Amino acid sequence: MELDVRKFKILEAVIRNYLQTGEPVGSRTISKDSDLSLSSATIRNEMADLEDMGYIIQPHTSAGRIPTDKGYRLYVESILAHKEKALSTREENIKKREKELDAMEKEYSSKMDQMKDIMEAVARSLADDTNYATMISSCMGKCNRIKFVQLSRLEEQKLLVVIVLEGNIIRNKVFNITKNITEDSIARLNMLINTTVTGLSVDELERQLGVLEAQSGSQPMLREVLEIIFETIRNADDVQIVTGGTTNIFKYPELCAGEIARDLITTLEDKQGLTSLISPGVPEEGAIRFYIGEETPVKAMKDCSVVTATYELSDGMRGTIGIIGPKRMDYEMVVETLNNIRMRLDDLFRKT
Amino acid sequence: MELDVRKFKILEAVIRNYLQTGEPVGSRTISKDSDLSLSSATIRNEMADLEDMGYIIQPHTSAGRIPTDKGYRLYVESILAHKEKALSTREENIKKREKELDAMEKEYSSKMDQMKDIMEAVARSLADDTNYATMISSCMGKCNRIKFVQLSRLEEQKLLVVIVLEGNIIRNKVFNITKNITEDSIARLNMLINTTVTGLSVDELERQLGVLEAQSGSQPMLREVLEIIFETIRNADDVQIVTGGTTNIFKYPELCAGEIARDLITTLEDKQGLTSLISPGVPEEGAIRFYIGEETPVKAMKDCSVVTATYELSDGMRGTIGIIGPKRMDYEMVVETLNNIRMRLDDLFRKT
DNA sequence: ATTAGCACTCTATTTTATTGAGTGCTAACA
DNA sequence: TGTTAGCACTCAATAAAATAGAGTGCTAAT
Repeated sequence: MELDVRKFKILEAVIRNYLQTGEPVGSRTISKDSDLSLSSATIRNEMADLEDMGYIIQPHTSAGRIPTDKGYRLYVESILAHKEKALSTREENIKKREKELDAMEKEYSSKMDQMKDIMEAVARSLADDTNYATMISSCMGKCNRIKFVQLSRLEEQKLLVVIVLEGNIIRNKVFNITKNITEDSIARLNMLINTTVTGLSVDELERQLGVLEAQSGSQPMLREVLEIIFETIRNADDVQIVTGGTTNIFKYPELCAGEIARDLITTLEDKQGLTSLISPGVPEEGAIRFYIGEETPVKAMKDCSVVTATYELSDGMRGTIGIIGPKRMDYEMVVETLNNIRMRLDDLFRKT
Repeated sequence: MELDVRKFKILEAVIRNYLQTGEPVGSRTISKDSDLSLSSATIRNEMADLEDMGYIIQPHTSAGRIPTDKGYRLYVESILAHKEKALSTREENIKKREKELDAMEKEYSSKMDQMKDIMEAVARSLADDTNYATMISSCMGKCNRIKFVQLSRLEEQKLLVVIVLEGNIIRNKVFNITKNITEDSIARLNMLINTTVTGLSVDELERQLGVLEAQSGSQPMLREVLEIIFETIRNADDVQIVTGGTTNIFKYPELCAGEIARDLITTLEDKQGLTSLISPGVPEEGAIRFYIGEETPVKAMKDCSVVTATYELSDGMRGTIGIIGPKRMDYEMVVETLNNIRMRLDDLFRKT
């Protein structure tokens, strides 16, 4: 059978109506609400065809139709196709977002040491805007470079190591020393470290570790400090995931039924199961991905749609930002919001 | 009417039974399960009395009895009274916890810069152990003292300020400068700052701010740096609250009914509404508090019990750790666990 | 003071009836 | 040939009625 223009229009009408109401859509509704001026009987015939083709389905005989995953996908792809034209229709929306991000930027710079806090703030604000649950993965990529290291004495037996990575990610660590060490030694250590490790990535550092140790016979502390730096970078490279607005799930009755909400929220709180959503293969720039229903790699989300976008820092470091909502989510709005925030995030991280 | 020993024993039996089953307890059950060897009829008479006294209640005529808030409170207080005797009955439990905390300690020292991470780890582990939801407030007390400040150049136009507070709480901040500054000036600034602000609290710093500024005519940067330090301390003083195991709520059917779970989890995710649970007045050392049902200051928890304990750092800084569960929570276990973790937390923070 | 026995109450569960939205199909129509 | 009106049919959702059983309160006997 052929999916002609009229059929597509009807499908579109069904989906749009269902997005709003969440209730199965009947032929009469379409007949009245759409601008096709066709009787309900005709719509009925067409809908039967659409059902045969697998785009819509009846929850039971004598109910209206609801979109299938396949139907949603067609719809989503048509949106994406039409997107270029109407790219910035919602000016006021964008302005609003810019304001928010400006505010966020301020806060960001005021506690730059807490990368996680920023992620949480973004996740939260995004959730508030969209009314869906959100997740953000921290930037990963095993190519963090060391920018600066500072060693200071904190107490008689304690040293503080401050390590700054490319992108101004800062880590601290307090570290106990057994034998006494003079201020002078500390200064020399500082010098030595900064001349040798600055600009190195983990890989490079790992490779050079042997060499460095060999030439450090006179500096007994060096080995331990390097060990710490090493571990720190590895830690910074760990992918962290934060979530926001998980309780927005409760706003959608179809997700509250049975165990669904419970499983979803548990999964979101757990964060473990979300890794499959981030970095799925292709690093295509600016790619927005849709997982509709059963398409999702996370089984707790089989009744949801998930939309993810990638934000990118210099050097191939990238993170994922995702929105989790009911299948009948407002895809247009989500795509727009996501595009928007992604661009702004790129700026935010790159410029500092 | 008099609450004699027998009545109390029956009340205790009812409560214990209800804690386990969550179902109303009938007279026959008590008659069989308790060691009182009384017929169900006798128990019935006594239970009617207990109901008159307000310790138990029937959900409806012809149902068993369930404890009222008043009943729970009596029970909880009797537990507390008997606690001293049997303080460390559950050796194996304590040992397990010590192991866990040792592991945590390791992690703790490995990313000491992320106070929040530790809190989250503790909250989570506590939730896993108890099967209830947990919350921890960070340590507060407007008496953080500055221990050490380090200023370093990061880029041509960027300085890094590292501030270490009493208790080795570390904050970083990157800060843009407009005019160039020589390495020499930075070194002098470092010296000046460390000699003047070390050991000061916010209050003291605030008082001395004017004086310092007056004598800093020659150091144009000083003012900005001090401003940053100031703000940083204020920020560190902010009470943070983290929660863990919020989804444990789902394990108790009586909390899943209707909107209860929804409201609870929303409140826990929000963290805003939890402030009323922390630091409620009396700073009595080691106090464990019970909020049973309607007693709670958080309205979303009116169907829960909340147990809180205080952990203490040097200098009157203290935080709260709380457990949120159904009214029929295992109070004995919670008290024990809480006592245990509180002591260990005191150590954990004090020693570093 | 304790207990056995019985009538009574009230929830929870199952069963049955009722309603109404929406379909599929047929026959008439342009 | 495509469109439409009309009608019988299906099925979920709601309401109403019937049933079962757990547990009580009270009375009378021990």
